Amino acid sequence: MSQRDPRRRPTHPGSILREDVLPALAMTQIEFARRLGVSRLTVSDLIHEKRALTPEMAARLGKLLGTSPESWLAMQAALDLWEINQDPDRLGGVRRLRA
Amino acid sequence: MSQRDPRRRPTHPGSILREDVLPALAMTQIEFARRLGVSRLTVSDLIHEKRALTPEMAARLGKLLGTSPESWLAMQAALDLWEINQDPDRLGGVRRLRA
DNA sequence: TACAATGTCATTCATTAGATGACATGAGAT
DNA sequence: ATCTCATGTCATCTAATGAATGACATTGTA
Repeated sequence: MSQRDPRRRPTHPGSILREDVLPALAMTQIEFARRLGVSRLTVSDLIHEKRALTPEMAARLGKLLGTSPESWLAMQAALDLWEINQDPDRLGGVRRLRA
Repeated sequence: MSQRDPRRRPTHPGSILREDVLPALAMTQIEFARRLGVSRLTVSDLIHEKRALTPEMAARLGKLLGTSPESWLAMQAALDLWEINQDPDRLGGVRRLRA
């Protein structure tokens, strides 16, 4: 099984929207946003990876597209964790408890 | 396979800390907080389920306990999604696209 | 050319994790 | 009984951030 390279930045969920979902739908961002019940800026920021995909957006996408909200959130979570681990100082001196 | 009852509120990750982790460690909240590098209020709020478990906390818990941060975040995600679906108005009129 | 979609920016608002400080309570140890 | 420490809780403050709205420039297409 090929695991992911932990040094590679996980794909932002917005990348999927940009590269797969929107093209497949052949739908404008404006229309997409309308169907999702959010502003077009929200969609635009997402597909340009300027925002995190929130649980609420995951739920909206799930409803609209029939996809699992969990998978969207899992992508976001992977990215969040990667970002955190990029900065070693961030977790300060948290050290593993001895078993 | 017994799937979870979608009507049952998913367990808050803080519940695991309260019922399993902290008792097993036999450690005070204060000490636990110190090791995590957060304030004791952060720990207290978490185990009383008054706060969401953030990606950063998941990373801290993962480092300290040697557990997977993803599993902590998955618990939180399940709870977030459940909360959202409790209120039907929340997602407004998002309707499934015809396939 | 005219219009629609898009990228982008500024502003504003609401929510929320987190820190700090304070105070009351309760359980143990002396 | 008293002292001490852990804990629950509350108030206040801050920083971050998702989201909305409005405006404007650009681009591509009918």
